[in-house]
Amino acid sequence: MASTDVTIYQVAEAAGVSISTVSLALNHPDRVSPKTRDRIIRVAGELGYRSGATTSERARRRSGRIAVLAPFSSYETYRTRLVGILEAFGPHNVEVVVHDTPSATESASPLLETMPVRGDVDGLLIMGVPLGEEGADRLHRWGPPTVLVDSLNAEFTSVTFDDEQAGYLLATHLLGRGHRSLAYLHEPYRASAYTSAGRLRLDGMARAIREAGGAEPEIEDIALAGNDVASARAHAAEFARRAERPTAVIAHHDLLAAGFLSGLRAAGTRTPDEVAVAGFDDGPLAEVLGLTTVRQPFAESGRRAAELLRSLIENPQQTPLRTLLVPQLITRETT
Amino acid sequence: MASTDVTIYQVAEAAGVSISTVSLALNHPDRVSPKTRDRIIRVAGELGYRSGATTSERARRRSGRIAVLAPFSSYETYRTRLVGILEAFGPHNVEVVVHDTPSATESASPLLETMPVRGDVDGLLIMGVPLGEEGADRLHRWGPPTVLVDSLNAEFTSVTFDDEQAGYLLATHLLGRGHRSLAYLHEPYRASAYTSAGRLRLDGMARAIREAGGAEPEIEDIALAGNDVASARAHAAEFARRAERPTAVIAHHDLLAAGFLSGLRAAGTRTPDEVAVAGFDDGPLAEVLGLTTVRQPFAESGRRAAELLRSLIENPQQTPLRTLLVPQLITRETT
DNA sequence: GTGAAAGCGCTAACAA
DNA sequence: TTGTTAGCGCTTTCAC
Repeated sequence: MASTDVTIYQVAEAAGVSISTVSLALNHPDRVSPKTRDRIIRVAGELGYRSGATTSERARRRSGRIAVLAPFSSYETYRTRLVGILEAFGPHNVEVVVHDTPSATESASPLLETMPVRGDVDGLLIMGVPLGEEGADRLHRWGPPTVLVDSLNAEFTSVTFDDEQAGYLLATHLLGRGHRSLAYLHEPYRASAYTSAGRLRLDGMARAIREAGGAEPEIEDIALAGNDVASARAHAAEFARRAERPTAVIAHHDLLAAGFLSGLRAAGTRTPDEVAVAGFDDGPLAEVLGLTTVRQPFAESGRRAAELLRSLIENPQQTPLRTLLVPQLITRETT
Repeated sequence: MASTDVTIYQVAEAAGVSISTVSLALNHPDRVSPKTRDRIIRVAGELGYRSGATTSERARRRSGRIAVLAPFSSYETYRTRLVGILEAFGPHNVEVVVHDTPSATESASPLLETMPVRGDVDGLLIMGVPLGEEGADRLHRWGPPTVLVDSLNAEFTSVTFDDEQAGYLLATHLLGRGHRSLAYLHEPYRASAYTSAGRLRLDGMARAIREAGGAEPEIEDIALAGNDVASARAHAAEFARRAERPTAVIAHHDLLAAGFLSGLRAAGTRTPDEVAVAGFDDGPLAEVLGLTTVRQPFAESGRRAAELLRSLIENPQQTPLRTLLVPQLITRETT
């Protein structure tokens, strides 16, 4: 049962005017005499009238609503970005509808072919989900203005993080500390597809090694059993027992770094003396643990994307724009 | 510009049928011959038709949409609960609209008097925001089915956490460890109002002390300068220097406990030997730090609330129901 | 300044 | 099985 029980008809009747006057009083207050308007407003208040936007949207040709698609359940970071989005749209009286998606690593094919998003939104924000060829096409032809976060497509405006540079920064830092063999720790890739961020970071690290005059870039790739603290900790125990091992471990995000760190500690391996550990994100976890990491401006990326979308909604004809967020190295005690 | 440019009229024309057949094919596929249906679906696809729910809602008398109100930007826990909500509603094809609210401690008066929520939702989920007298009244009279999370009201179905019992459990544990003087560490209360959870926990702790035959319940109340790691850490430094001090510190949530912990460590004060530290929530932070804490089933509380709301939407006449989530003590190394 | 009336796109009786 | 048609609640011309 939609809760819009009170209609303008009822308000009109109670106020002794016609429905159009009520509508006018509500939408174009200046076109109604102050006296009538005040009476209508008062009556509407008493009756508990609340514009069932549902219907108004039709005439207005705008829903005042955007949809956000992201793997919210899989990654906390997308929830953090959501905050930035809410901050950007809230004040403008735009509703934000959230849709959870399976994460890219969990879903086999470039998904989004079948979007569960209703048509009645003014804009779309797609985060952390690669756009398939066909999906991009459909979206481009029939979709509302759309902004991509964490994925790229020539047809769409996007906000991404400079992962290559982030990897470069971190590796450069570690090389400077004398490390020569690195490892990259990450969640399991279920789909062969999309590993973009990790790939780019590895590229950046390789670049750092080359620039440092290192011979063959030597970066061990470690896929964990799961994307959580426990998996990282478990692997650390194993890692600690190895005779030969990298001297620095870079985790795909702070949580994994934290788990690895605690696993090392449990095994009696010292940080950073024996093994250096770094992460990505710079959340509270990193701050508390003294973890060297690369800061990602999550809330800001959300806000930025939201603002781009707002502008795109105002003027849908804009050419696609790519925004690249600059990484910031945060050096602490673990490296 | 709403993106619903293609109407069923166009689809109908292109498919050579009437609009009602299109509507039927889309909503009650079984009532249309497979052949016609397939053709319609295909044409609709080609044209890029997407049901502008906007209009359908009217006839259906349901919007297929609920709104969630919570201090998302202030507390991560509400974002976590959102995941549970999405899980509960997603499969049922219900849109979830999120609204950020100032947190209860930041807003002077019991807010919610002026809800920014549109009328066209089938249900409302209000988390972490106390319902003012008047607000409850309005909501009850004119609002959609509503479920409260983390706050109570006789008129509404609610899901809350048993904070009193949580405090009791934690204090009992600490008393058992020989502690006699406790401190409760929390964010600053900006508003004199709503401190409910903290108050209840203190009550529970006091009960534990009384039951243990302790004389006067002795719990020091510490209000930090901010609700973050840095504030907790800063206070820990001060705390470490005190001549007389409680031997156990209970933080309002893990983040504060973590900050306090790291502050103590920096000051050379050992845990748990000199000072025991415990938190609330049991997020990854607690797991990594080995923090004793009380687990709060966040995602589940969201899911539970969502399910109650679903049922309430189906049958709005149900009498209000109170669900109390049971706390679970997680004992680790910091106590 | 206000009212009458024509849609907005769609669903659901009801007819055919 | 399919088409016709009366609304759903509201906005917006266009008269008055």
